[in-house]
Amino acid sequence: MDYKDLANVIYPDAKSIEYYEEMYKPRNLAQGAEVTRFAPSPTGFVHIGGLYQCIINRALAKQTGGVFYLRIEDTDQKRKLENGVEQIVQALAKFDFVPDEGMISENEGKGDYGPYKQSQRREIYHAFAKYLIERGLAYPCFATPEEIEEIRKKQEAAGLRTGFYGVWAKYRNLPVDEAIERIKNGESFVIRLRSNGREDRRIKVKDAVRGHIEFPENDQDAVLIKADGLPVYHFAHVVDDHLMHTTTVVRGEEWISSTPLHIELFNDFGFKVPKYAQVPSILKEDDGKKRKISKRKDPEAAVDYYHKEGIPSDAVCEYLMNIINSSFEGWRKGNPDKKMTEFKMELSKMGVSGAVFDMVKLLDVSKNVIAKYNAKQVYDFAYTWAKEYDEELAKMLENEEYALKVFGIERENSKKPRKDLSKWSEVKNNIIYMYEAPTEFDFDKITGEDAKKVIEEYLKVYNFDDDKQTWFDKIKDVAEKLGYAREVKEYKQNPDNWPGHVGDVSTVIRVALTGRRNTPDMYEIMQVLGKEEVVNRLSSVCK
RNA sequence: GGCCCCGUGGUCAAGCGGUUAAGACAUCGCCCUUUCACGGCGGAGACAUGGGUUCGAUUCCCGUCGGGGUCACCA
Repeated sequence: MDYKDLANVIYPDAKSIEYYEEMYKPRNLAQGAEVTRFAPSPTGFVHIGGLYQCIINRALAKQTGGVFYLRIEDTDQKRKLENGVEQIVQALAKFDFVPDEGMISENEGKGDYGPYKQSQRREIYHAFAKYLIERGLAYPCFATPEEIEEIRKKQEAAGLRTGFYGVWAKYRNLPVDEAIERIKNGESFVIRLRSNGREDRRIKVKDAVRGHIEFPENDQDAVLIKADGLPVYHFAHVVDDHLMHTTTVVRGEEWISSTPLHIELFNDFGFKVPKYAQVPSILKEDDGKKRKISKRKDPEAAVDYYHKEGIPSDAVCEYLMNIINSSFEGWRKGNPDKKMTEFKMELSKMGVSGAVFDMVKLLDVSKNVIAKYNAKQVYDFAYTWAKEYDEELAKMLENEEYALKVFGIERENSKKPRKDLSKWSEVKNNIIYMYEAPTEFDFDKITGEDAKKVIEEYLKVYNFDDDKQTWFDKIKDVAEKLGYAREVKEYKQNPDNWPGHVGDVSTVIRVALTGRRNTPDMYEIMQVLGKEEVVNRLSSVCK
């Protein structure tokens, strides 16, 4: 009885790995084309850090004419959520991420390297595990949780490293005959790596973000296949990324410490080790300290949060790109109209220490993104958002023709568009006075009867058809007639000569019209409101 | 605790042996403007720390401190 017999007892029906090598031939891509992937668990939740990785993945693939695919890592039943894949696909789609290949819905995959759901790749993993067992590079381990606990305790008491390695790897040298017998008796077991690594030897790992990192070799007999027959992450990573021909593995920095294991596995199979880009996490400032942004504590950890808040997807992605390569900011300034995907991202220019997520900066980016939209785009985005999250706003926006005029104020005919909107959830408050006449008035400097007098006088001269210059001259006339300074400048030179100036007069009209002291250009507002509405609003103040 | 990563203004960050140590956001002031949002100009604000190496260290080396990750039949 030898390893081959053992392998056959464990996986009698497994195919040879050559079978799969034949089936998943190298991709027919140009030199230098990168194959990348996003590989979440089907929890239905996309973390902001996941989006961040997607941006990197997609940039890499796009820039090189490669492929970006979506693989689902569902080898842990506890992490599964009903419809989890679907939700991830949808969440990504909202950010304009449609992978070239991989899962496209809960159960559908697209591409020649599937299945793209790990739970459906069981026999593939078994074939590869069998290969290792045959060669004595892996073995069945029958340790019970109690046994493992006991080993750990002994190690701790002796001040040693914990884990299954060297002499502590209890079933590593179990005679093949005995192992076979135990298996035939139906004993539960896992498959462990028979590590040839040595802790006193060093291994150099190349990381595209950090450069070279040195570790002791892996000497742990890590679990490869769990008792339920499904692989553990480390094993699935090696098998899948090899078979799917991933060229660069973009993953979180929490994986750095397990790369020696992964490299050992790739070497055991004789496979080429992919490039690793282990990227820093996104942090959150909490109580003066920085910590990883957390799914449980921080709503902004979920990518859906931004959608709900009405922050444009483009803005979120651009903000994230700023963190990935800070040179993006300068590029964007020089190329305001290009698509973000035209920017050449470089892994080597990426920061290595995690960035604190800055909502204020995001909103600034967003403000600039929205400023580039025309009225129709703003309308479409706002309306779409409103239909999902703000019924009242949605109702307001039903009349598209009018809404377009409202959003066109200081935008459509202006080469310096307004920048007073950073998310769709601000729209309602931003334009409400264009839909409802104000009921409260705070005129600031000129009040009471004086204010009424201003309105009365203005009403006498107001003409909807005036051009802007004439329109403003008339306000100046009113100011002068009522004893206010015609020009702000002359008022400022001798403030004691007048009770106020044309700006104060304008404020009265503005407040009467909108209920606010701060608004966009008043001439445009009045043009959009229309003659009748303007007169109505103004005269109602005089009553 | 072992192993590993990281440490430039409040935040994101350029820098890669010699710089007045960029820029963006935030902040403050001024200007522009009938108000605001913009825009323009300017101010304040940083190389964690101690040793080396060097003619010279933010930059290279070591220690210290601080932060983070990882040590699962979770990913």
